[in-house]
Parts: sequence; C-alpha cells; structure tokens
Amino acid sequence: MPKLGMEPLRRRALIDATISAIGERGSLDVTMSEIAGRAGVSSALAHHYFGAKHDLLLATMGHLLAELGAEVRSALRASADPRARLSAVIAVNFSETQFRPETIAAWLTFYVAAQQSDDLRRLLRIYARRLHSNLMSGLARLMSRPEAERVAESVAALIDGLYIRRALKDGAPNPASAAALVEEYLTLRLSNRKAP
Amino acid sequence: MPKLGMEPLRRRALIDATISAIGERGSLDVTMSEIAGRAGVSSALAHHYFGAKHDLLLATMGHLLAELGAEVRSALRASADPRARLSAVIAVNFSETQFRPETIAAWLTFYVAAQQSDDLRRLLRIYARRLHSNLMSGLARLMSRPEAERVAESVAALIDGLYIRRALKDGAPNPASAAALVEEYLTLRLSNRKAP
Amino acid sequence: MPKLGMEPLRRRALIDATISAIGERGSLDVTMSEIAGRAGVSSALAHHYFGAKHDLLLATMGHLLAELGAEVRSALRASADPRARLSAVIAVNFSETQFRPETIAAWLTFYVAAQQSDDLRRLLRIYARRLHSNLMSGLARLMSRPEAERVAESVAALIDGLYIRRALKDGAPNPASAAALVEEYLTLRLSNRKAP
Amino acid sequence: MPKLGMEPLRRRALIDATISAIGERGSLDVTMSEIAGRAGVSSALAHHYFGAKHDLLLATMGHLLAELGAEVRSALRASADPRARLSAVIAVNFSETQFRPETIAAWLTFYVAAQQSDDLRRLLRIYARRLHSNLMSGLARLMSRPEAERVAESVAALIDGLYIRRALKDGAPNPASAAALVEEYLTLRLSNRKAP
DNA sequence: AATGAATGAGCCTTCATTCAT
DNA sequence: AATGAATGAAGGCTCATTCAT
Repeated sequence: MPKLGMEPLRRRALIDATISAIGERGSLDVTMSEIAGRAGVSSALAHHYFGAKHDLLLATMGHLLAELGAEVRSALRASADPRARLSAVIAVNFSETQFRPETIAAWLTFYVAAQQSDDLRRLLRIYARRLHSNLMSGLARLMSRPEAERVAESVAALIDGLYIRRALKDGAPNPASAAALVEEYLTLRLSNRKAP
Repeated sequence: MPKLGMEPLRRRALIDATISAIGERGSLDVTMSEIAGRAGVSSALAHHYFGAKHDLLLATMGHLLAELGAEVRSALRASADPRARLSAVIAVNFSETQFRPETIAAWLTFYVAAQQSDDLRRLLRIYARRLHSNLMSGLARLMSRPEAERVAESVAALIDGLYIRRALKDGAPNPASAAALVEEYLTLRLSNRKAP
Repeated sequence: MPKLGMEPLRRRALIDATISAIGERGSLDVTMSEIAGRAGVSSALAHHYFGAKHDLLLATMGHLLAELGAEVRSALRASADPRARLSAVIAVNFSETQFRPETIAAWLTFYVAAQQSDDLRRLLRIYARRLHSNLMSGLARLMSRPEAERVAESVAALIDGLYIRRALKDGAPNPASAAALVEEYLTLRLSNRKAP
Repeated sequence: MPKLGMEPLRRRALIDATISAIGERGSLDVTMSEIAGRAGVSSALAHHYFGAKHDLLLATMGHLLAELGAEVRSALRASADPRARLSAVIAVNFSETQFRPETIAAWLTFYVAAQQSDDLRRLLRIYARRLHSNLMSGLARLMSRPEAERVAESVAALIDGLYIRRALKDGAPNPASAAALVEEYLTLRLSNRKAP
C-alpha cells in the first residue's frame, strides 16, 4: 500500500538497515536483499532510491559522518573554555548514539574497507581531519604546537583503540569508562604542563 | 615441474598470498583464484591443501598469531627488568615485521570481520589475552593491580589505535614514532606513580 | 499541467518515441522508460495507453505500415501509365519520410525480430504482399507473368538491400541515388523486352 | 565427466549455439543460459571460455566472417577469368552453408544491431569492404570504373535483399533461384556493355 | 489523466568447490 | 602433486508491470 512522499522515510530506513547489517556482519559485503529486507522493502526499491550498492554504502557513510558532525557542533556550541571543549569532543565520541557497538562496528568496517574505495577514503579523511582540528582547537591553547600535535595524535589513537575493543563481541568498555580513560590521559598530560 | 617436498613451501606461499591479498583489499572477500594466482598455483591446489576457504583464512590468522607470539617470546627472553619487559612487548608490536601496513591491514580486517566467525573470534581473543598478560606481567610489579589494569587497557587501546592509523593509506606514523608515543605515555604514567 | 484531449497527441508521441528509440538502438529491447522519457511522460502512462510493451510495438509497426500505405496510395492516384506507376511505387520507398536512416533502422529491426512474434510477422507479410502487388500491377502489363514475377522479386530485393545499406552508420546511399539505382535496373530490364 | 583438451570443442559448440539462438530469436538479446543450454554446458562455463556475453557475440560474428572469407578465398583460387570470378563470389554467398535461413537470420541480426556496438560495426565493415573489393576485382576488368562501382553496389544490395527475404519465415527463395536472380542481373548488365 | 511507489522475475556474472586425469 | 574442466548457488541490477492516489 504505497503512499506519497515515502522517499525520505525509505532512504532513512535503508541507511539504518545498512548500518546494522554492516555492523553485524563486520564486512561491507552485505547483500542488497539483506539490507532491503531489514528495511522492509524489496531490493529493487533500494536500487530505485540509491542506484548501485556502492552509492548506498557511500550515502550510509555520509550519514554517519553527518550525524557525528552535528553532535560535535552542538557540543562545542555549549562550551567556550579550551579544556571543556576538549572534554566535549571526547564526550561526543563516546556518547550513547556514537558508542553503540553496532554503529562502531559499522564505522570500523568502513574504516578498514575504505582503502579499496577512493570515495570512501575521501569521506574518512574528512572525518579524521575534523576530529584532529577539533582536538587541536582545544589543545593548542593549553600547550605548545608540537606537543599539542603529539597529544592530539595520542588521543585520536586512544579513541580508535577503544572503538576497536568496543566492537569486539566481548562487550568490553562501556561508554563511561572508555571516556574516563581518555580523560584520565588528558588530565595526566595537562597536569605535567604549563599553558603555552 | 613440481618437485618433491614442495608442500610446505606451497602452504607458506599461499598463506603469504592470503595476507597480502587481504591487506590490499581491506576485506576478507578475496577470491581463492586471486590468492592462488599470487602464490603461483591453481586454485584447485589451494583447496587441496587447505580444504575450504574459511580454513585457509583460519590458517592465515593462526600464522599471524604464531609469528607475533614467537617475536614476543624471543624479546621477553632477553630482558628481566619489568620496565624493560614492557618496552620489549611494545617494541615487538611496532617491529618492522609487525608494523608493515600490509600486515596491519590484514590484522584489522580479521579483527573487524571476526565477529561473524566464532573460529576467528576465538583466535583473536587469544591474542588479546596474551597481549594483556604480557603487559600485566610488567605493570603489576610497578603499580597497584587496579591501576595496572587501567594502564594495560590504555596501552592496548593506544597500540590498536596506532595500528588503525598506520593501515590508512596516508602512511601515517612510522614504526619509531608510533612506539615512541606509547613509550611516552608509559613514562609519563610511571613518573607519577610509586612502585606498588 | 495536462490538458483535455491530450490522449491522441500522447499516443502519437509515444509511437514516434518508439520508432526513434528502436531505430537508434537497432533492437526491439528498448525499455518502456526510455520510450516514455522521450515522449515526455511517465512509463506508467505508456502502459495506461497501450497495455503491454508488445502492444506498443505492434501499434508502432502498424503506424509505420499505415503511413507507407497512405503515401503509396496517394502516389498511385496520380499516375495511370504502367511505367509511371512503377516509378511512383519506387519513389515512395525512397521518399524523404521513408528513407530516413532512423525510420529504416526501425523497419529493419522489426523485420528481423519479427520472426519470434506471430503478430509482427503477420503485419510484415501484409507489407510484403502489398509491395509485391503494387509492383505487379505495373509490371504485368509490360511483360509476361513469370518474367514479371522475377523482376518484382528483384526490385523488392534491391529495395530491401538498399535499405540495409542506408541503415548502416556510414550513411551510404542518399535517397536520390538509391532510387536511381532501382530505376536504372528497371529501364535496363524493360529496354530488352517487348510488351506482353 | 570432463576430459582434457575440451576447450576448442566447447568454444565451437558455444559459437554454433549462439548462431542458432540468435538466428531463431532474431535478436541479440538471447540469454547466456539459452546459449549454454543449446551447447550442452552451464552458463558459467560459457563465461569461463568467453568472458562477457559481448565477447561471445563478437567471437561469433568473427567466426561467421572467417568462415565466409575462407569459402570466398577457396572459390576464387579455382577461377582466373573475371566473369567466372564474379560468379564464384556470388555462388559462395548463396552456398549451402551461407544461405541457410538460420545463418542468415544471425547475419542480419548482427547487421542491424551492429549500430550500437563499435566492435560489431568494425567487424561488419570488414565484411562489406571485402565483398566490395571481391566484386570489383572482377567487374573492373569488364567495364569502366564508375560503372563497375554502380554495378557492384547493385549486386551487393541484391544479395542483401535476397538474404532478408530468405530470413523471413516463409522460406522464400531457395539458394539456386536466388543465385540465378543475381546472375541474371549481371548477364543482362554485361550483355549491354563492351569491355573497358 | 497521470504518476510515484513498489515489486517479482529474470539476466549477467562471479566464485567456491568438486572431480577426473 | 597438480590442474583443467565444470557447475550450483548466489548477488547486483534492470525492467515490465501493477496499484493507490
């Protein structure tokens, strides 16, 4: 029983279905039927809305990025103090929405598989740069440039590493303790330094 | 013109081929023909030696683990001092053989895809436990148990995170600077503590 | 903004679109969407008007035949002399409207593909018979029956052959020279015979 | 029960199957399964030997051309006299092997569909040129160049036209009478001319 | 009158896997 | 030991067709 104006709903449902399918499988080679099935539509309709499978994957990756970006922006808007901004960025990375194993597994899968796809790699680089600049915008006011670079790199690695552990099926760190670990590192680091 | 006693060489060639194929593609869905081709044999022979594709993947994963294990053991054998043992474990993880982008990409791919395969997950858990106990064997003598746990977790996450960055195509951190980052963290951490 | 009384225009537009689509592709397997798109309507509307795709093809073929028939009739109406009637029939086959590469390509496509469709074959047979009887109506008064049959066959073959060449993309014979070739044949033939 | 050295047999069987499938359908859009089925193999094997469907079509067209070329060459080898050479070329075009409705229908289908495929068009042009030069090699010694051109064009058109009629399912002209028609035309034409 | 929404069926193609040699 | 031959099963994608609006 088709209704009018279904397009945005279907698109969203298909993207969500893609995320969970990829997350569960841990691989981009999920089938269109699988995805369509989860979204409750035929695979033909998925093609109708997204064209080729690759385009759906791209759109999904884009959606993930956009959502993260929105969360970060809104978090940053709330705090002006450099240290607080750092915590805000970290908090977003471990928020309920971002740190769900399902979402994370999808993230990682895209991460790893991105090497073979120029499009995906380009998208991921955007994310990496954005994270980096968000971290730097806080750190640079707390320490020297080169040191800030090193700390940003460490924090980014820490986040990625915690993501990996979270993706594994042993349900490892919960959002709170993961965030705490990063905060702990930052605090330790900052307590040993003076402002630049 | 096949010679006698070629079997071990062929097996090894096939495993190496699997690693590089998976590493390059960033996905477990490499074809048997691709692998066999790289090893210079027919895909039928690959099946002859390893049975199903999944078994070849398992054997490959096992090979990766065994190699890492051997490197770690031999490194630990050389040092008795707790702090030195920590550095040894870290050094191995960033050694020339382990920290090659190709190998890393294969690692990560297995990591992420492991969720859908009980066999693979089991293997990966072995690795995780081993790393953890290796780190703990050093840390436990330098700080309290709960604190050591947290530090081990951080170090493990840091390593994984640096692996991810290394796998990305921008060829980010080189082995030396990656290892230095972890060492830096450890040093910072230890300088603020007393022995347990 | 659809207007009243659009139906005949839409039908005609769809048929024209079918002709050019088939002509360009050189194959009957053009899609309904392609056709509908060229006609500026939705494919659903094409179905609304013509039912199944096959019916649209049939209608298109019928249109082609009807148009040719009309041109022939009007040409014959103008001349009573046997020789002139022959020329008239030939002229129509090479007229501007009939001898356009696009139209011809559609013709040939139908011709060749007609074998798998009883409906199409029936239609084409009508055309063949009509051409034959038109030629014979002139020839029979200029030579003996059996000889007229042979000449009619030759002329028909000549026309078809020239159609083929015209359909090929090298844009071979132009209408005038093609017609001249047939006329030349007829003249040669007639100059060597006496009236029956 | 696979045997060794099957490749040439399978390739040939598949090409033959393609010819008859296309001939019967009157369209290039025969399915790979249809073709493979006729050749008694799986469609996967067809792909194994020919790659994509398009390549099989190309190979088939090439086979048709090669066979015709061989027949023509062997016929020409037998006669030195210009007039006899003309007859030889014509005879080959209406030989038992070439003038089978099945083969002809395949020819025509390729002819018409060739427009959308550069590869096919290229192949067909080779055939057209070859026929033309074969005809000219005889005609040029019997009449003036420009006249020979016109006659060659007529003969080629005549042949194509007779091919079309033969392809239609009413089993029109048999090989002998078709060849006779062309010969008749040539004779008539030559009897009205002097040698150049 | 006209269309967007939706799908089932089918096709090309790939791939792991088997088997006879 | 090693491979060519062969296939079944599945996946991506297209398309004619239907239906509610």
